[in-house]
Amino acid sequence: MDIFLENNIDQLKRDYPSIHEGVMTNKAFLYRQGDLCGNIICIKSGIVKLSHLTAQGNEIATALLKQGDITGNLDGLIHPLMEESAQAIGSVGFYRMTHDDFKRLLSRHAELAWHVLTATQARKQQLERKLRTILTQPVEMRLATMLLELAGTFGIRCSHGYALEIHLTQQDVADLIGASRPVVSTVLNDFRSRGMLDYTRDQICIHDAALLDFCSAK
Amino acid sequence: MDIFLENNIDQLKRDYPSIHEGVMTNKAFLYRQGDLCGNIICIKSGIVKLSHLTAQGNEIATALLKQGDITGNLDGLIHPLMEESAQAIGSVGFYRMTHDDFKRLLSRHAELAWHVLTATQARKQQLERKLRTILTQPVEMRLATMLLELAGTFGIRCSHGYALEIHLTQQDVADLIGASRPVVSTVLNDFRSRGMLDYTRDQICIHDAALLDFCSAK
DNA sequence: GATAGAGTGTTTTGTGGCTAACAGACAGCG
DNA sequence: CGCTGTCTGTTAGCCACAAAACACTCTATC
Repeated sequence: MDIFLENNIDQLKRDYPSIHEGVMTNKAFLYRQGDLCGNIICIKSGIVKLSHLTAQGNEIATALLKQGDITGNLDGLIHPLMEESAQAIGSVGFYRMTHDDFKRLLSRHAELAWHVLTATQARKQQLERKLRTILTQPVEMRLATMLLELAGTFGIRCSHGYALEIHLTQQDVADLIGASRPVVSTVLNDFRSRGMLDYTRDQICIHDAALLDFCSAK
Repeated sequence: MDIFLENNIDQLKRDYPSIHEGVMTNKAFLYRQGDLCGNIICIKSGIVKLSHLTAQGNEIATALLKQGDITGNLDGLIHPLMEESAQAIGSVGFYRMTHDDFKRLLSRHAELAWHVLTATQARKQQLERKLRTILTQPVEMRLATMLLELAGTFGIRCSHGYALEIHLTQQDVADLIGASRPVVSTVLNDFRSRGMLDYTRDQICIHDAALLDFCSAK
């Protein structure tokens, strides 16, 4: 998706005047929960956190988006209020366009439309898997799974395994797996003492082999 | 979607030879978890339960599909193994076609493709809401919410409120909200004694106003 | 109309993980 | 260099809920 935009951006900007490129700095919001947002956003670079704040004050992280992912309001004017916030983690480059232009764009590019459909479908399946692990697995296992997933998506090979190039606090991780921060803290320490990973205040390094062993052992 | 198929079925069958119509009886499986399934299925009538069986033997109901909903394998040959089972509740009529024909169909009908996309998106958002309630709400509240949702989708107006025209066992309901059967049983009794609903072995009747009050009160 | 099977109602017991609360560690800033 | 705010580590108490187990009530079927 991002590649398609990138390769044809000049032409597209002429045909779909609402297309804009933009940049957000760390922690800035692309949109907030409750906002009236009529735009579709495609991420060009960086990482975006989608999260929802409940009435009781709990934050739930829905997903971490990366290059090529799409978010924003697909429903047009039917449900214009966003149910979640999109916040930049680090610096983020993105494309933005109105819902209407997006619809027109897809109607003229069937391949692109299909690609968007399968991407949405993939996100849906990922959500289903998440739901399952939350309902059936204890926090320990959920954390291990999530870390492996993160390693796959955002990890870069380092001496011991994968280093994550996102800065996530323990609270962020807890929100991602639907657990409380204290529990994440203790489990993380436990994993560290078992040599399954290592971390400092601003980096997590995952020993993927050991973590995989742990997952399949249980 | 189903309407589109219905109105053009003769022509479509000529253009996309894999299209078939079929009927399933109660409890029959459209496909099973682990099956290799290369088809897209669109429901013509009736209700289909999507559910996943975990390694520990817990069943989790992902969704209840109704007329016009689509399921099956969108990913083609990349992930051909189904992650969930689709089981008919009552009698179900459906259309079936290969993944490839479906892709070709959408590429030629942009409006249809858009419609499928928004439907998928809607299902995703519904999943997200479900995730949230599971993480933040106690079983009691989840049950109330689910019943209201069911009333909206499958209810038919009756003397007291909405009668559900699906036969769901307590186990089914428990699977839908990610709870254990005994708890559902007691909560259901509790609701009944408070006059928020009534039910027999094979029917649930929802007093929607009372249930709504309960939800917003807490 | 006896018997099996599926579904329901209820209790008991055990525990995972949340809440709250606090103390240490580190970073940034005036 | 101390102060403030953010992040981490740990503990204690508590409770919603799962698991297991059993009796009871329908329905179906032969």
